[in-house]
Amino acid sequence: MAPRTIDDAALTDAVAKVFSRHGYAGASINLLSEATGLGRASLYHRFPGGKDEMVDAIVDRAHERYEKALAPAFADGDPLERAKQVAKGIDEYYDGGTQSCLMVALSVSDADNRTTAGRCLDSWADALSNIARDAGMTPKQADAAAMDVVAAIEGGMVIAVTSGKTDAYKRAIKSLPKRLTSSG
Amino acid sequence: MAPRTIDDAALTDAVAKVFSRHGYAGASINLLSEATGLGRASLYHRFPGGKDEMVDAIVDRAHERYEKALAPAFADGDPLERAKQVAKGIDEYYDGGTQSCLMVALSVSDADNRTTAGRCLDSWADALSNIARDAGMTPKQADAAAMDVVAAIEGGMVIAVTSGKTDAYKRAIKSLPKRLTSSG
DNA sequence: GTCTATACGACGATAGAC
DNA sequence: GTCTATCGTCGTATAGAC
Repeated sequence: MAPRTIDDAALTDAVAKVFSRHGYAGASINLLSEATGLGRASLYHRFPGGKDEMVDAIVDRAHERYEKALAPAFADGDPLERAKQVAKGIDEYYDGGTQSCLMVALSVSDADNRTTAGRCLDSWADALSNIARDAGMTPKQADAAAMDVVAAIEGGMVIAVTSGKTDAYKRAIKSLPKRLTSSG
Repeated sequence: MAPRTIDDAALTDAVAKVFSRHGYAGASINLLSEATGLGRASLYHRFPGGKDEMVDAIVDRAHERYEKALAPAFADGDPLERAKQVAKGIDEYYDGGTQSCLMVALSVSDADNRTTAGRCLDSWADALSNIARDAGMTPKQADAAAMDVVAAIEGGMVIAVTSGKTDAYKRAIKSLPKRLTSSG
């Protein structure tokens, strides 16, 4: 009857923002209701499984976007150019470091959510490592460089969220191509 | 009458561990009671202000430890040597990256806790920047290098908590002296 | 599909006995 | 100083009207 006042994508994004900022425990149904414009009961209609199902939907959507942003990592062509494309995609996904990171938020939660975040960060690092290997690094070097880049970006976002300074995040994004393509 | 079953320092540390792992909202009085071995009411006797006062005590103690670990940054002597001492102190504080970071946990919370964490990370970066300036960097370079080091360590801990891999954290600690003392 | 109303448990916090 | 018992609130989740 009543028209769907907010489509699935926008709903999931709005929910994701609340979880990212307040964490799993801090994301109360009231907050989610305010953020989405939906009544509490309507939220349960869209996510019958409650908060757990919301997290599943959020993570699925995040994974989808990660894959899109990281696609150049598995393409052919110049590693440096692919790294630049990936950096651009990641920066767009994180909106210039102004958003809280969902993975960080899930890391401050129970074991299930932590391992979920771990898998996301792992697949992210895997993609970056692929570029680094194509650039001539040994698998070991590539994995290390990729993980360090992920850490720099995640840490940059922690700083951005707490102090408002996005410098570290921006430098992490900007230095990504060089760090993945130059050994040492 | 009844002897104090847990002293202030141990109590604050136990409480800090719960807040670090579960975040502010996730740190329920029940969890804190289990972790400390104190009844719920006893917790309120020790922290009459409830969870807010616990966070204050935790942050105070963290600040105290930070200052101790960062003291070499403001001492005299060879910058590289001081950087190594600081790296050792930070690594000991974070127990080799096996612990969740309180600052990350506070970053996934309300505005007050976020800014508190921001101030801690800022003063940390300030101390590291002092070493970098002594090593010959311009203030701007030094601030950037220091903030990047903080980001690398914080990000390394996020990865460690989510995936169990402490490599990135360990590399961040190990590379700290070099990153603060060599321009580039 | 969204709403109002409500059940019910968990949570933060307090009172008072020991 | 710690405990048991309890209050009020807020949380998640559901039922039923529209």
